[in-house]
Amino acid sequence: MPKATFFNLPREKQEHIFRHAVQEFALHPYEQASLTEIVNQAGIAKGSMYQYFEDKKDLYKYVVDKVYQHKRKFLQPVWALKDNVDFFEFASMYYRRSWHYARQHPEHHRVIVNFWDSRDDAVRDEILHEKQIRSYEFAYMLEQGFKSGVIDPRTDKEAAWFVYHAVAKALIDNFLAPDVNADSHETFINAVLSLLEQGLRPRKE
Amino acid sequence: MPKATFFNLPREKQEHIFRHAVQEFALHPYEQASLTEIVNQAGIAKGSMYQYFEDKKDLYKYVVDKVYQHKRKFLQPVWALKDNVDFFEFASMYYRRSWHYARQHPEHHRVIVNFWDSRDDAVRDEILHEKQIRSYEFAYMLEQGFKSGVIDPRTDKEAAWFVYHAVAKALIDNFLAPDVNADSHETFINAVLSLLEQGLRPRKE
DNA sequence: CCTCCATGTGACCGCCCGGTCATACAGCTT
DNA sequence: AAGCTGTATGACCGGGCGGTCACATGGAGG
Repeated sequence: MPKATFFNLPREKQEHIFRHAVQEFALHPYEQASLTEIVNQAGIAKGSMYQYFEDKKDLYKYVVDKVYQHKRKFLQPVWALKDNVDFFEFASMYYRRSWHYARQHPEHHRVIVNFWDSRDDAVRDEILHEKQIRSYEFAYMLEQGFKSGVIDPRTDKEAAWFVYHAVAKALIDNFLAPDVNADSHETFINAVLSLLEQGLRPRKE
Repeated sequence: MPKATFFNLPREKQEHIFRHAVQEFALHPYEQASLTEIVNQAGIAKGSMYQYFEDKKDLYKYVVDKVYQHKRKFLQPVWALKDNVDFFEFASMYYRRSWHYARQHPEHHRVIVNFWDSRDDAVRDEILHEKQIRSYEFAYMLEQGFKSGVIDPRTDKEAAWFVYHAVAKALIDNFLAPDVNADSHETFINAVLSLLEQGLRPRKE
């Protein structure tokens, strides 16, 4: 947690520091991100940074936390509809909204992607925490799908979770790939989700 | 490419160096792997390393190349059957065999995983190259699936490629996770592939 | 005007990194 | 014995890193 000094700062200065930290953690994963670079870009002394935060990890956790709060808020409208739509509609809305987030806030998006790819031991604990949250969220939607009958009851739940998680991560990693065509990307997301819904094997109906 | 000096070395010494390089690149991604650590562990002078290789990247490329050759050889029996089995059987055999590779050669496996997660610009070119190879291989199998009718002709090919690639990466990343139960993992792999084959939505048949 | 305390500073520390180079050595040729 | 060639060595270099610390600054309270 940041020190009291940081929260005493004018909001403007807090945000100034936050913005430059986001820039660096968007560009590099935690281990390769440079504190020196952040303070240079932000135009403050390195010593000041250590008046605000315990150490590099403290700053990093603060940044990741804030970015995740921001993204959750952005996805709120989708969650609000969770009881009015079926599993497949929900998934489609969820990923399309995530895609809009990535487009509108590419640096925040990159911070999150870097966070998930991190190998640092201390950071991995936080990742497991986030993974569990996702897991609960997804398990809830999946349960609704089973109850309402839109999902085949014979489905292996663990496998379903695994596949959706894998595809979600790949979709999200791919959002800012240089060859992604912005206009048609929603169509692509829907094609991917439709494949998961229908399967590859032809249906007799 | 390694310098001539390296290939003049007795095979035993070449392999000694290779083994310790694999260890380090299995433990850390390229950027964080330490040449100093490799030479210390291998018990040779740092200067010697630069008699054998141009620089760190040269060594890394050599290691990744050799590891990939090794894995390809291991997967050869699966490829040999590619015209005798359908797409779904092939996928199942392919991933189960990859799983065996990861169990038998965990360090080689980790080198490959680290390679795919690398962010270094120069390394990314090599990744794109490997990605294309995979892409061609997979496209071939997919085409066979379409021709023989086991895959729904309405399937979006790009989406199919994307999903299989995503799931493959997640499976492979997961092979050495601490909570993977070795005995039942083949069952799990099949459950995942079956989900891709059948889809989540119930079938009327 | 002086004190006090929160805030701000940047030179500096020890560490590790990839990479270099002058030098030594061993074996073969003459 | 001398010369040559390919191999081996580790002290050393410049640079970047996270983190520290003695000191400067400036506004509030007496």
